Amino acid sequence: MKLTTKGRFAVTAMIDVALFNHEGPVTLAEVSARQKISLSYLEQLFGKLRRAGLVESVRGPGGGYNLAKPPGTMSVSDIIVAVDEPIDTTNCGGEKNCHEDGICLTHHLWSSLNAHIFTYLQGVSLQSLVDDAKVRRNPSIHMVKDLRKAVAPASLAA
Amino acid sequence: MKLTTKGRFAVTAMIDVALFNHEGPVTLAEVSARQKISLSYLEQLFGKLRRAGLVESVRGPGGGYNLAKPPGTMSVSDIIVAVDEPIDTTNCGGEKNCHEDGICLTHHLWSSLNAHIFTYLQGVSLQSLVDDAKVRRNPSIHMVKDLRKAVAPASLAA
DNA sequence: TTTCAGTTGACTAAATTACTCGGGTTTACT
DNA sequence: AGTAAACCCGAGTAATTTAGTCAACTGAAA
Repeated sequence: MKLTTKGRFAVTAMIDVALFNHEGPVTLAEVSARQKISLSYLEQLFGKLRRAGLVESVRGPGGGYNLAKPPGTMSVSDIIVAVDEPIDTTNCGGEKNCHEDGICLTHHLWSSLNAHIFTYLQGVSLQSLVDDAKVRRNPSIHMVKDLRKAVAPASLAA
Repeated sequence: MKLTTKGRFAVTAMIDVALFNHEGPVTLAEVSARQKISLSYLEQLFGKLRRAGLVESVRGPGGGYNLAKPPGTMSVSDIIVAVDEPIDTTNCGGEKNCHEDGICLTHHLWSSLNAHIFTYLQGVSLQSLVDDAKVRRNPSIHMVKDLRKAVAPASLAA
């Protein structure tokens, strides 16, 4: 699980699509304008998101992207995994031969942390982020405190 | 909280010092040889660790580094913060003006994740890593499963 | 007074990230 | 048919960050 701005852009863009996907597909040009992300970069990201099965594309005029499944069934970890090819923080590539006598001193620590981060992001659904964004547009609704919400089993299988 | 190999090297080196600090200071040359980390790089890292109050230096022949306090009172987060100047994952530098209309869509998510990671690493003491390393040298002792151990209040104040 | 070992800061090389660019292809509309 | 909207794709590049080097210095011990 790598955490870069690429993953952050992808999550932001997915929220945008979810927010504006009520009728018809959302074009990248719109997302680009609203979220201030370069169009070419978005194309790159959405290519990966599509191949990962998170969005569906509609080509030609009037086309754009739709969410491929309900936002309640997609987690942040799904999105990040889709765009950021995985890196493992354990410094030894999952191999256990990272140090001459057995595994390196910190192997357990980093793989444990990795799992921890992944689990956390897996517990945050796209839906919960969308809800949060809507609340902020309409501050009369009270603030959501904890982002973690139930995620449908489908995304946990990923 | 940035997570790079620099922080990982620092944690590894600190474990090494803790392991060999029973009698007299540990030289960087030893650490370098045992952990296969370049001496010059270690010098850089230990400069920061010293300034952060995690180790003490003894100059001259027979010198080296000692832990500045008991390993049970130092957490992994202390070490990483000392060497990796903090970066925040929120993409807007803590400012809340990251997007034209209020704060960016994912601000809450990343700051929440940040806190989560930090808390986790704060709960892992250097002592627990040292114990883990000793166990691995003597496999007759049964494996430690969960790295999280109690950390003395001192490090929580940091 | 030599030598060991830490101290410092500037510098460089390698790797990664964050993009851009230029050309495709598909489809709707006229 | 022709045009234009939109996605599609891979190569290339600029910027940043990371990882590591180098050289000169300071203090302490033998």
